[in-house]
Amino acid sequence: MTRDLPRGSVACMSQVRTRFAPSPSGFLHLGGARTALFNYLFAKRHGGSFVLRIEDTDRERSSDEFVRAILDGLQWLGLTPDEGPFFQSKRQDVYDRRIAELLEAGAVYHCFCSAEALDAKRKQAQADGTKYLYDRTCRELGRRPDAGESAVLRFKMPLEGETVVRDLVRGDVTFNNAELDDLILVRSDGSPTFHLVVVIDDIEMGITHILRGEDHLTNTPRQVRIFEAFSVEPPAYGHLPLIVGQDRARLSKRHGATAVDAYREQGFLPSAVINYLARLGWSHGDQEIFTGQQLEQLFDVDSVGKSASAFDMEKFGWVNFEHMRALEDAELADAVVPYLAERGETEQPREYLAAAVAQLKERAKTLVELAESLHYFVSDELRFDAKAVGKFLDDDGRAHLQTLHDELAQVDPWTAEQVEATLRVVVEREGLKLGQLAQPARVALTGGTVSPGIFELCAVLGRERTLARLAAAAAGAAAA
RNA sequence: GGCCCCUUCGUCUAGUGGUUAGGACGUCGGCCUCUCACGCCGAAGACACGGGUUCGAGUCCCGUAGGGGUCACCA
Repeated sequence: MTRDLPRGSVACMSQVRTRFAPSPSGFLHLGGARTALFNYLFAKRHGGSFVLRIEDTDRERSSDEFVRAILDGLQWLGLTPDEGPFFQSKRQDVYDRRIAELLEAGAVYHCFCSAEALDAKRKQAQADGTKYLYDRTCRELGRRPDAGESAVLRFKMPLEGETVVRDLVRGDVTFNNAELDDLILVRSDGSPTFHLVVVIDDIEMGITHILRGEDHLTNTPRQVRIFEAFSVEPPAYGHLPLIVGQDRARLSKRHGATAVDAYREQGFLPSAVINYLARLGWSHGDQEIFTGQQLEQLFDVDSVGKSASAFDMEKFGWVNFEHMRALEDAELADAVVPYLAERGETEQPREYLAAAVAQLKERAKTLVELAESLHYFVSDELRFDAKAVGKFLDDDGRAHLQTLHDELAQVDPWTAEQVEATLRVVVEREGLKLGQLAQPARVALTGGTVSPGIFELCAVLGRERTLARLAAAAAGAAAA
């Protein structure tokens, strides 16, 4: 009805421009991050531009703190805008100009109804169980406010007919115009509202495609009409399914962390967050793991699903695991450094840390877990597990450790292979099973019963640490 | 409540009229093994329901149910 330009033929469009337009009234949460991601990917995929716009027209709720949090979050995720951030609070002159246009064209009218009166009508309708729509008492008044009189500007919505939203993910969605009421576009203090600034900025910034949450779907027919009032063809819209919690309710604080920053704290890699978010509502055959670069090449709006998807921490953890082990040891070592510092561990040579990380990376789902499991590699103050000590560092165990210590002291060069050969010799000679020697040694070296293979463990720890810990355990140091 | 959207294993999903309905996470069992992991092998597990259309429906149409979104001088 409103648009009959062919849409969807993305390739023909001269220049794709998408945008992410958060309002700084909260931190960057997963839903917002995914919206930003899809717009980013869509732009990259089509060689276009990704614009960042901060919608801070509501001065009451906006804060610099949230602006910074959103910017930080996007930066951490690597969703760098090609243009922006633009702040709507600094664009009043642009809006004033456009408001004048609307007035000129007779697309809006002054409304003198007080907020209190409207509120009362709304409550009344609610009490009667009927739908509330602004009753348009001022629509035909045709007068301007007198000096000192306050008024808002409302949009003249068509009274009949319908508006069709041609949605990239849902197809055509038809709305009855009688359901749309005359929106307030300019507040009595002269500031523009959401619907107006969105449309003006999307026009001014040349936005061609808008991917946003499904919660905006009912806003779209209204905005489409505003575009029409400006005689501008609206951009193509795609309404993304919402992310919900395990209980199918909208994702909220109840479902754990919401700000993306919380996932950084929990030890998730940004590439894993990107990967997981991309797969929530979008798919590419059977592929689960994607690099950012792959996503930029493969993302397409046709493969975006229609139904809400539930956030699943288990799978998210697995995705993070996959991304962690895809990293080079040295990269992973660098990534875990801040988490070690957080735990008060002392700094280690990068090479040593990389070797230790190589042993542990298939045993941790997050950087936090990795840092935790790194303890016995980076500290000599072992935390002994009493149960393990009791079980393996008994008289027999300690005696075996002393023997092992003495044999290991002869090993040269100090390699996993040499250590293994030595252990096997001792096992053979003493008539033990490997476990009878390896387990006490593991407790002596790590404080517990869980670790990488004993030979590799010794090799990475090095001769000095290994011998010292074995000697200490043999002497009964752990028992205390 | 009005309007709008959605509905394949517990979860993320593949599927575009003909498939033993595939994969992944998770779960369970086994193998590997010096512990824990990783890896490998295997198992259980889904088309919300009811009508059509069709030789044949997860796929198309209608309805029902369930879930969700939205109804501000917020965005």
